[in-house]
Amino acid sequence: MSALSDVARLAEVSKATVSRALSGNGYVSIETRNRVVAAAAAIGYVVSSNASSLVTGHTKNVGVVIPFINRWFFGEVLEGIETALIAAGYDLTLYRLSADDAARRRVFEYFLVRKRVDAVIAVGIELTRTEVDLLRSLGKPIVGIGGAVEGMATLSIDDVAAAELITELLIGLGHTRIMHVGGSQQKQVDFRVHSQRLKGFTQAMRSAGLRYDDESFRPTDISIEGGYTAGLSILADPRSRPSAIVAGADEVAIGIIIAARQLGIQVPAQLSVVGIDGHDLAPMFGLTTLAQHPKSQGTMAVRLLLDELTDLTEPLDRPASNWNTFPVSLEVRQSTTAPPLP
Amino acid sequence: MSALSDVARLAEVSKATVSRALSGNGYVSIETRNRVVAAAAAIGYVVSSNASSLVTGHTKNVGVVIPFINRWFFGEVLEGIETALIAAGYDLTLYRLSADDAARRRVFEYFLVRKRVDAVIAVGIELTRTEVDLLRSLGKPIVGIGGAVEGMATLSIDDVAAAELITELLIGLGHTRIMHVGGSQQKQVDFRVHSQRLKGFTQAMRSAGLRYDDESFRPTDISIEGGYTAGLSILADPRSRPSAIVAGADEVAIGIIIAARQLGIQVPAQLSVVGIDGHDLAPMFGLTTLAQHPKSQGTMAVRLLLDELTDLTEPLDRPASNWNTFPVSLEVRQSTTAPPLP
DNA sequence: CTGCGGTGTGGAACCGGTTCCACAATCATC
DNA sequence: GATGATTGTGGAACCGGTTCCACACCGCAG
Repeated sequence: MSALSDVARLAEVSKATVSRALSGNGYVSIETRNRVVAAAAAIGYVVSSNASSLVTGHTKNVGVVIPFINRWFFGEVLEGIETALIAAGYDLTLYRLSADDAARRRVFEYFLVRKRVDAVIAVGIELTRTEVDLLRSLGKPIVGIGGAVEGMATLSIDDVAAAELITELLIGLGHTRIMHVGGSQQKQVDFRVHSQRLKGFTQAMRSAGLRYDDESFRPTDISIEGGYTAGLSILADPRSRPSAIVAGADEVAIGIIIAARQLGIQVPAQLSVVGIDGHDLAPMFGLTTLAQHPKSQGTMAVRLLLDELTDLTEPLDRPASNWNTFPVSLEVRQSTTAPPLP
Repeated sequence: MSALSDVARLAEVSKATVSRALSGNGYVSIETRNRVVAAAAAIGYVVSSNASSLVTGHTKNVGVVIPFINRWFFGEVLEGIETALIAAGYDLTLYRLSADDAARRRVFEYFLVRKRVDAVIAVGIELTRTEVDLLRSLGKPIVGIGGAVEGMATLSIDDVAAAELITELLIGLGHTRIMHVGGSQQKQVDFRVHSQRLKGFTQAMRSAGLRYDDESFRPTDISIEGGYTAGLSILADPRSRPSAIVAGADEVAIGIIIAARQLGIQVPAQLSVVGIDGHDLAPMFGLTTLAQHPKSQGTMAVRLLLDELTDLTEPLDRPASNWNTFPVSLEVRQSTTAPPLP
């Protein structure tokens, strides 16, 4: 409704002075400023961010591309990002990216390009070289969480090490027949993370000289249902049953525990289960897990981005491909113990 | 980078013609249009939505305020909204609204007002009269999902009827000692829904002439953990144990089932449990529930909003406070049966 | 042949701010 | 007292589109 010129008229100053008074850039005497502020308040004036963006070139808005919303890790990250952005006075525009290629291109070539966002946070998505180049050519900083690609700053835990560590915990307890139930290695949006975890698992097994074959890995959906279904099928036959399972994510681990309980298999007496992530439900299920902290990953991503946005004096010719590894913490609970005697 | 005037120069026409050719408003000969489109493609031109919004007054952007992200119902709704908005060429700006009053005011008085959003969807939030008026005075349509207030269009299931129905199912099976474990009645962002469900429960109990007292309702967090904790405490004492529980949400019901299993209480032989929502995990736990379809509620909200946005010839003087009740479906599974013989 | 409605196009104003530049006043410095 | 730096303010250009208006051309009815 009310525009800057209305404020100017009311305060009896020029538009330029109003702009300076309200934005805090440039010289304005204290009395003038007060008069302007009062006038603005009187008519309920709020800057039009459109008009402002048009001339300044930045929008105070960050685009977030994310493949899932209703999955624990992603929801947590999103929450962390949202909180941090709002606190910094930024808006968050959300784009859920499915595996659908057409939709994905649309987001990149239509939505993200229209000078609407200052920067992009990509969560759990492996961006293509082209996508990154497109964004960079527009001068938009990108930071990734989880999946990544060279040419952009990335935050994530070291998934290989995480899986390795949690597997070693089982090995250390004396387990030898260990299975990995994790994310499908098919091309998926969040493919990378789970192939890394699989890699960590196999490395640990190989280092310990334990048998590892096709049967040792079972792909599944990353969800409680996925783990449950896989669990039922794996645990059905007592002879082929492993003594321990490394789940690719806590949801999967929880599903497996539920399946085990249902089949009357004691956890951990007959079956040890470990997960990765530090899911909210882990304590409730007594799940031993390697916890990460997705919320603070979100916060940190925002901080990185804002730094880059304000440091934009030197126009992003910097290394740019720095990989920040996030800390994890081992949370040992009641789902792990030494293997049953044969 | 490239602006409309660049396209104009390349295609050897005026800016006005480029605008018409690309937006499809006004007369442009087919040859000219082709030339313009080709020129635009050649230099990778994309309209600046800022500039465009500045003059047209609308932004093709919808603000969504929502209290939780990582809770099933809210995540689903958000997904539905996102999909529908993107499909319609709209952006979605996300504001998570905590109970924190200051933050809430900030969102309303600062973020939502800056001519950045064309409309607002409020999910599970009881907006105050002031908030609604503020938005309406700016000519921004609002639609609510779940919590609502007069003066705005709202979508939700009939929570009273839902709770009543599912309670009656238990009563019909012969249960008489029924408890309700549900959302706290303290002032919370999504308070309304759960007070409605409690009301439906009490109504059903009263209608059936069953005893209902303070002990019959147990407030809890709406989460699996919340249900689990409440479940452990309720089910601990065999003498005071109810024969059936109506959970205020499926998460809670699932938590209760897990608690029951852990205590060695057979569901449904010794304890029937029902929920409301139709959570993804309900089938896995054999949970009998009254299912709603949050994703399509999101979609529907978007449709309503877009209708209002395009019909804006008559500037929203219409009834405006229409309450659309959403369909639910009863999904009977294995968590319910007749009460055990005394 | 004149007049009129439908097409097609360009010029220019405008949306609502920000910022460069010019100018004035004040104050400290030499 | 002249010089120059600091502070305060207004005018005007500009960001990148959209749209009103004027004008030209066309075909067709009277």
